[in-house]
Amino acid sequence: MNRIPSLLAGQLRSFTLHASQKHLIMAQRRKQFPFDEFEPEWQKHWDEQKTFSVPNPGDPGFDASKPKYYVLDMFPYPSGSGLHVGHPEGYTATDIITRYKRMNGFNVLHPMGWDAFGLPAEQHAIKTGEHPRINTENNINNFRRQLKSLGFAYDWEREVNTTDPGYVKWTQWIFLQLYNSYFCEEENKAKPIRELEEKGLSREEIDDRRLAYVAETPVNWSPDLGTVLANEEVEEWRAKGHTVERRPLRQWMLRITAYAQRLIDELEGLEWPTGIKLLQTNWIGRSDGAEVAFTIDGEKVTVFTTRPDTLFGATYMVLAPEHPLVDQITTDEQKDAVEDYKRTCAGKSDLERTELAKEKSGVFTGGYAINPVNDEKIPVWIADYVMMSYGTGAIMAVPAHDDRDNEFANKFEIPIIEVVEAPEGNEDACFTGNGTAINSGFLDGLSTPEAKAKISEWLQENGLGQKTINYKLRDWLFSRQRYWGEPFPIVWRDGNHEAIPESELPLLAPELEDYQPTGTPEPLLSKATDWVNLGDGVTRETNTMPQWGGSCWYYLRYCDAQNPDAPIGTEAEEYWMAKNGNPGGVDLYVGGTEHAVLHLLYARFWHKVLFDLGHVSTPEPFQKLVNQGLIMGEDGQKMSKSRGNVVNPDEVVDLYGADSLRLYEMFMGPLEQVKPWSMKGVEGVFRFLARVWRLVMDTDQEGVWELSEKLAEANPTKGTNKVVHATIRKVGDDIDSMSFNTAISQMMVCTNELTKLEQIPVSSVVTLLHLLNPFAPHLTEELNAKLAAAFDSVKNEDLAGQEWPAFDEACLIEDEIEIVLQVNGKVRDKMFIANDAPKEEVEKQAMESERVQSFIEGLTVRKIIVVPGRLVNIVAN
RNA sequence: GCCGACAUGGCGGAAUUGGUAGACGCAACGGACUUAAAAUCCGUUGAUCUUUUGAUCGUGCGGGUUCGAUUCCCGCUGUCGGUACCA
Repeated sequence: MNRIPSLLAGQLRSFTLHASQKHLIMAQRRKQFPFDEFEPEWQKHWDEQKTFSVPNPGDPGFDASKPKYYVLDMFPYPSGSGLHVGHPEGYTATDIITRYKRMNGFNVLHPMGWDAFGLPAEQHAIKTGEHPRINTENNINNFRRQLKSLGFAYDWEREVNTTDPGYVKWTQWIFLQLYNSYFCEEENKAKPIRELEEKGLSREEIDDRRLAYVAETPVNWSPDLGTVLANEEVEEWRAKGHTVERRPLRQWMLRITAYAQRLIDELEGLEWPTGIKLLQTNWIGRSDGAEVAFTIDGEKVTVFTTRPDTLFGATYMVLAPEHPLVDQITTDEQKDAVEDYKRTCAGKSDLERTELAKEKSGVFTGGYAINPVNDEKIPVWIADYVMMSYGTGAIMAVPAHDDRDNEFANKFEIPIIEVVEAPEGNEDACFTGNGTAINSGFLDGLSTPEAKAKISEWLQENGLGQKTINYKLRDWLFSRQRYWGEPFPIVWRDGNHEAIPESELPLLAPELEDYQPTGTPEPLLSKATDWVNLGDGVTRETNTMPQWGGSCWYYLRYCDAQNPDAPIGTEAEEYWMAKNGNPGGVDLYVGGTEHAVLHLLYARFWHKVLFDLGHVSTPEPFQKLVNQGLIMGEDGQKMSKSRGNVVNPDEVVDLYGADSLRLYEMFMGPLEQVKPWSMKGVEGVFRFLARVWRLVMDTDQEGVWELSEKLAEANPTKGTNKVVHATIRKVGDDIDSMSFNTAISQMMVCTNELTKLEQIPVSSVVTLLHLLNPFAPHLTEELNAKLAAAFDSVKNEDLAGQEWPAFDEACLIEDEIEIVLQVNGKVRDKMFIANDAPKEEVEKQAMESERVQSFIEGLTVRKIIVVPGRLVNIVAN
């Protein structure tokens, strides 16, 4: 028995509790307050009463007079290992906001769902031969149970599952919107493809402009995963040990590049962390430069450069090894070397090319190009540090002012000509910044920006080039060869693709006899020959969509989850996704940083297309974004099974209750910050909740809980009111700024004060319960119900439906305040003085302080600074 | 390499617009209650010096602005995250 404390500390850390030990601990916990009895009851109550269901406009019970607030969590992938403690971190934060906003008179939309397509379910199917739906559903049931055991205020009637036929239907429908649209450059928006048909464009011309199009491109193919991957995904799967290689394949692409500029510009009005905005901006990677035409054997070759001002310093040219001109310009003497080099490059993926980037490599083609500014003949090389997929696949190399060119020129002994003079004091071997043009003919003496402008003008006038903008962002590779994803609503007829009629949606994948990968890039669905072949040579598209498809628009579906006629009804969309003066529809979106680029960029892209086509009313999906920080293991390392430092939320709920888990995760530190788990910390907040419990409840001689005799329907004293009202103010402010940790510490202060009282005013306790309710809903509802049963002054109604307490400024004003007395900036004394004492009086009293006197003795007072209500600083020397 | 964030007691972390550094919690120590323990309650706890009153130092390091800097500016160091030949 007496080994309990060490047993607690030790066993909880490793999480291999024997049933008997757990029972022992449970017995101890129960003594403090019976969370295990009342928590499930309140969860059942909320479920049965549908406490947190919110009606849509037009539904019975909808209150149009209330403003809306849409709080969104990043929905989880329901993995087999269940909830991780990282999930409840963000989910508790949004839950607090939800409950708080409800109490402040908002209609709050706070839904949950499942991002349920995905590779693990398919791999399970490969192993067992069982349809992935079965495993997916089991996992979802487990996740739902876990979330409900934490008492989250979700509107479960709006639950969404991306694999439901009723959801797949609309994901496919949105794909068809993309398929049937093109990007109009003049109006900078998507428009229906019909317009192009009306203009009489040919089929090929139209297909070339669709937002969803087919292209034969080099893709990232993973043989062991049996699928291709988006550029953005490659790194992740490689890190997990899968091989990814480059090979050309016919694939569906989404024209996200058309939106590159809007995706940058329209970040502006969003309340997102600046880091995330920057990440997206960098990912899109706009760079402003110029295209310049060089000539090789009378043939024009265009290069892209951001530094046209250094044109006079170009001493060689580099083409990407895949550049179409390479064969043409290669001389006979160089042919073998060039062919050789091309072959080595072709075998490497983009990634390998960059990974092995330590040392520059390249081969001279034997050809020469003419520099248009000075008619100099410069050698043309091929090198893998130039990518065919960016810019024009050709560069002018200025080794004096570009690090890469510099390294290359040094290695191959190519001349280096300085054309920009660095500002004084700069000692860089290769100066890449802004300076003054030299050795540059008509540009000499100009600053870099001036030189850029002048040369651009000159190039334009002479028909040799123009200003150009390039983006790093590539079109989005949208097809996968998996089974467990949305099939494309597309058929092939005579080598052309066409959409299937909307009436045939959803198009569901047929059951397969086995889910083994084909071992080739041939998609898994091609095994279902009956399904694929529609007769008359018409066949179905056998690729499926990536997991991102479903997660790109789930926040819209929540608004109108059951709608059979549209992805989202107009009225529901206009209410929940309303502008309210902001570009984004969802008021608050909380989730991890891992989605900073991919999901958030893809979702913004889809949303913009839907906006352009008139299906949604805001240009942006998410107004405010908050990233919760990672929760590390107790050892400060990332939680992982192999390290054995994973904390299972179920265990914590078992031992300390849902409220303790919720409260602890919020008390750990600022939401956005990375922080380590501490089981002792959980015990700390657990003790706090026990103290709140004991404010209301006490045990009689038999150890049975009964209402505390200290409670009284008495008026709180001034001191009690002060702390209670200070707490009302701070908790409200802190929830608004999402500083949950400090809100909790203030409630701890308040509880400690109330605990000290001989007679505890019921009204003060009830106020505290209101404030604590969003954080610890079970305990507070339970205590409130007990108080309501005993005292007439306590409203017999769920706290969840009550109003947030208002604070009274008058309670916070004090007659006397403490003033700090400093001499030369050092605190020497403190004094109490009337709140409204005039400055002169404060100064006078400060000078009368004996301690102050002793420190200024023998010195001349130069200055006295009085900060009202805070301090007096006497400057003397 | 580049971009970003961060740096405060033994630990997690507080600190309005520059104004008492260390709130709240953990851990530790002491006390009350108890046959004993647990639980609970009360107290101490940044460092150094001092018998006490108290003094000096202290927010990664070095400088600056200021009556006053954890907060603002300049220059470093370290940690974490992202990204990588994008011309």
